[in-house]
Amino acid sequence: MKALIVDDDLALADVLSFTMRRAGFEVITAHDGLAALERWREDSPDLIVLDLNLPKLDGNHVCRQIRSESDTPIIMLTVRAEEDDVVRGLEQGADDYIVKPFSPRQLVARAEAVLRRARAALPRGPLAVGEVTLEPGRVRLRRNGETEVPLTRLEGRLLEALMLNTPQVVSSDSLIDAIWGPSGGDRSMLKQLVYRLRQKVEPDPSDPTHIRHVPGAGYLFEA
Amino acid sequence: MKALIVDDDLALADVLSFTMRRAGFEVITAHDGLAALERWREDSPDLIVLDLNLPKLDGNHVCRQIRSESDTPIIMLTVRAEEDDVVRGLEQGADDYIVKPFSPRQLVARAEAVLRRARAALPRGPLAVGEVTLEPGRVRLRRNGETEVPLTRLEGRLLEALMLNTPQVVSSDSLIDAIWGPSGGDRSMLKQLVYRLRQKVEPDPSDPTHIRHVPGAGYLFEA
DNA sequence: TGCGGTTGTTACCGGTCTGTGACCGCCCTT
DNA sequence: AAGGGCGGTCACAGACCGGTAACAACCGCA
Repeated sequence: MKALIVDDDLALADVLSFTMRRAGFEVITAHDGLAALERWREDSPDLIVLDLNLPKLDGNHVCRQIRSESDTPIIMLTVRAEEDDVVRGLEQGADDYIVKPFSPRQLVARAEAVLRRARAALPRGPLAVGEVTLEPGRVRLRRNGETEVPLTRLEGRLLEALMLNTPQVVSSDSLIDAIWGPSGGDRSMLKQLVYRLRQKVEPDPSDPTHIRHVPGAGYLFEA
Repeated sequence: MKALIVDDDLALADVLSFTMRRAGFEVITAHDGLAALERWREDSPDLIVLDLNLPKLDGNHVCRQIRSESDTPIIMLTVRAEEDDVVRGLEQGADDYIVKPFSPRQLVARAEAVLRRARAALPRGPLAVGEVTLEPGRVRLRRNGETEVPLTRLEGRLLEALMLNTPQVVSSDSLIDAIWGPSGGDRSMLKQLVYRLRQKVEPDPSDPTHIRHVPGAGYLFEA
């Protein structure tokens, strides 16, 4: 399990590294935002501990950037307990946050919790079923010729959830959970999202062949 | 849907009960840890709302105990936003937590989300008995040749309830509970539903062989 | 600040599902 | 033999659901 620790306070970064290594993690460090992105791209860690205040590139920005390309779990570190920071952090896709000062035990506990949650989530990588190939952020469609369509974050999650279970029916509830997380979405949101995804993926959106509805059960993906 | 509410603050417990009843739950309450475990064992609720601070037996302890024996969804209530509490709670297997004070709407929303997750987690694979195979949203019938008939939500639940208990008789009341939930259906609705299901599943609906009626007892499914 | 893209909300339409009431016939009791 | 309870059958209307669409809210970015 590889963890990337990003903090410009060298002393603190050392403490964190030590703590995480003791907990069995392999640790990489970075001390500014740009380096963080670089390390992330090169070493593809399983978990990122990210300070909010960073030179060169702000923690929020780093978080957004990473989140736009992957779901690597991120734990934010913040000095202030300002509600606003926390809320914004979580909105940007951080999986958890810790307010300084904090105990090593707490960091480890959170790291493990976040990883547990992430593991429950879905494996990554290109996912091909029939003429449809899902890659992070877009689909490739092979019918006569080859098209590439960009997908939004939610559309991607929906398609992934469906393709991973093909050709089984996935219940609306499971889908809602997979896309918006617990206490997140509702049926009308799902309905709308399905509609939008079909517009992009179906040869004839008004007569869907890939994303089929099974009354009383849910949706399924078919080649 | 039965909810167990555990809080030693009687006034708050009342408010919670009222809220949950309004949302359609049947509510049981307990005011200390020991009583909570007892109520849980006897009434087997579908959901538990558990305060952290309890007399006699601490909320954490109750949570661990329950988790070691079952997967009943648990929502923790905590006064402080203390991170430690939350982390420990989740580590012990709570499914969600709410920090007091909170709005009734929020409690209901989380309760429903947690239940949805629990329901989605159940393995709902194909269920085969004799020449009849039940899949999400449809039945497959193997008599000379193979037919596939779509089922509605309620029809599916009825058939599932019957097939899961084959070849035992299931009482009308249990069926009503399984299909409409408590405080849901009545006999005439069940009667009607049986009729509709037979139309789809029986070779000769006017002389049922699979879905049989046992006077004074209920229905049973036979191959 | 305004822009474009993404997401949530609401409304509407058409089809299906389902609750309801009515009627029939059977069986059991009286 | 009459009557009542129960299950089976049927028709119907309102509820519900999914697909479609337009709009509002929001966010990151220029």
